[in-house]
Amino acid sequence: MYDLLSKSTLFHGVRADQLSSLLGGVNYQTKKYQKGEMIALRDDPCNHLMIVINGSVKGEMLDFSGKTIKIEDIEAPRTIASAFIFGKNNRLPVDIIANEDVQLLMIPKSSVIQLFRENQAFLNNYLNSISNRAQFLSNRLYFLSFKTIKGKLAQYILSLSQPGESHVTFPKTQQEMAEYFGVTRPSLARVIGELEREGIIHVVRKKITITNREKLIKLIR
Amino acid sequence: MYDLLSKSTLFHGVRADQLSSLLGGVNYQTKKYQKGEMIALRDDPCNHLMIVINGSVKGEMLDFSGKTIKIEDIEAPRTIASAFIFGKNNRLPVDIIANEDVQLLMIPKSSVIQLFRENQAFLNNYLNSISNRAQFLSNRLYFLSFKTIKGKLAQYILSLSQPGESHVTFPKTQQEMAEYFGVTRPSLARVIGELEREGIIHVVRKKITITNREKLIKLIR
DNA sequence: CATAAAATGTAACAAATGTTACAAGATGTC
DNA sequence: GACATCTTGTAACATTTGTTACATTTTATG
Repeated sequence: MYDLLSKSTLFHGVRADQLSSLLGGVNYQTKKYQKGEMIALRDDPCNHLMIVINGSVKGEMLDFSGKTIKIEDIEAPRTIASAFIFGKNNRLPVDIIANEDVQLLMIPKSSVIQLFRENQAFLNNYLNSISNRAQFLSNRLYFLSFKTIKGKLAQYILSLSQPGESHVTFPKTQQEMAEYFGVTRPSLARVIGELEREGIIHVVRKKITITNREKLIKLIR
Repeated sequence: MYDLLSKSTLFHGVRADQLSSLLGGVNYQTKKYQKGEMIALRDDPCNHLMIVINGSVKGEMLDFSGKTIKIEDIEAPRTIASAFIFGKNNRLPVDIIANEDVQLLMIPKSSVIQLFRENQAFLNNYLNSISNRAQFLSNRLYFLSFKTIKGKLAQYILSLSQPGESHVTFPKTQQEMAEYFGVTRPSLARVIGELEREGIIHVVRKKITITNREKLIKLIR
């Protein structure tokens, strides 16, 4: 277990043998859940740090109409909801369900705080983890603030392109890009076609050539 | 200064006299900026914790077309970008500009880490602060995931309403709600009117009565 | 109370996006 | 190479949202 944990984001830089003595000093449990079992409910107070040791879990949300929406998969050795142990409303935003037979390491909040004191790397990793999450979400919101598909596409292409380079390769399929943009696939394809007809880009499957960077930039607002 | 700081989120629970000796042990500077002055540039590495002691600053973003967009105002005694000192890409996502004559407390990252070790409340406050930020952003993204104005409005009204209570009061003007939804004001007004005509809600200015909760719930997806 | 400013209701029209369906091109597998 | 599957291109039409403009109501201010 320690070998695996020392590969996880939170214990990065802590050697397996250090880990054993570190964890020896605090309370923790490992728990097993079977495939499909409910691990935690949305709005449960989140008093434990939960690390997936093996297997994978998913976060699901119930909307008012009762439909479930999968939010994300979390695979070993990742951490569940590290941003929800602290904070004003320390409750899970999602239901957590086992995708398969899974083993979790659960460390109570008080022990997490103790680990912060005892191991600088752990504290640092933890801060990085929440900060990365906030940065990721912040980027995502910024991207979604572009209202039109053209605007999003222009921003997307420009953010992929190196300053002096007019060739860009889409790292996703159109379907994935459409999901990332929050639009439908045919709509995205149409807009790509429009940009091509307007002489702004040249497209061959995933290979893009920017033929008029100024016009592309103007599309952003 | 200490009086003011002990009222700030990050030093909540630390008495002014404690604060003086706490800060005495670490490096920090106070800096003054005049109205309109640029405090930090987007993509500057963020190596200092910055707390607004008096006055206010704004975060602005430059898009590719060079237009500036105001992101938010930060007033004393709040903290600037606490989620950007740590994390993979510890760079500011925005330009920081003084709204008026302003005084900032700047604590280098290494001293922040030292403060974590010396004062449990400060560490706790810091974790709460970045966790709150992540939770706020996460909520915002969830809300924006509702595609239509009707869906957003239904989600918004339902999230405001107490379980057994059919009366709700909008806490914002239509203009503010429209901005929060990311749509234009007339479009929002139109949708409110539609829901009323469909017999789902009854509206008198900011006072809403839910007359058909089931239909409202169905609108969400 | 008078007035200006802000907020709201509404309509006609334009623009953007979604929906659905189908064809054709790529890609992997046996 | 033949086949199934994934991916892309495209079109017609429906729906949603934005734009602009104006009238009306509410709220704030002197």
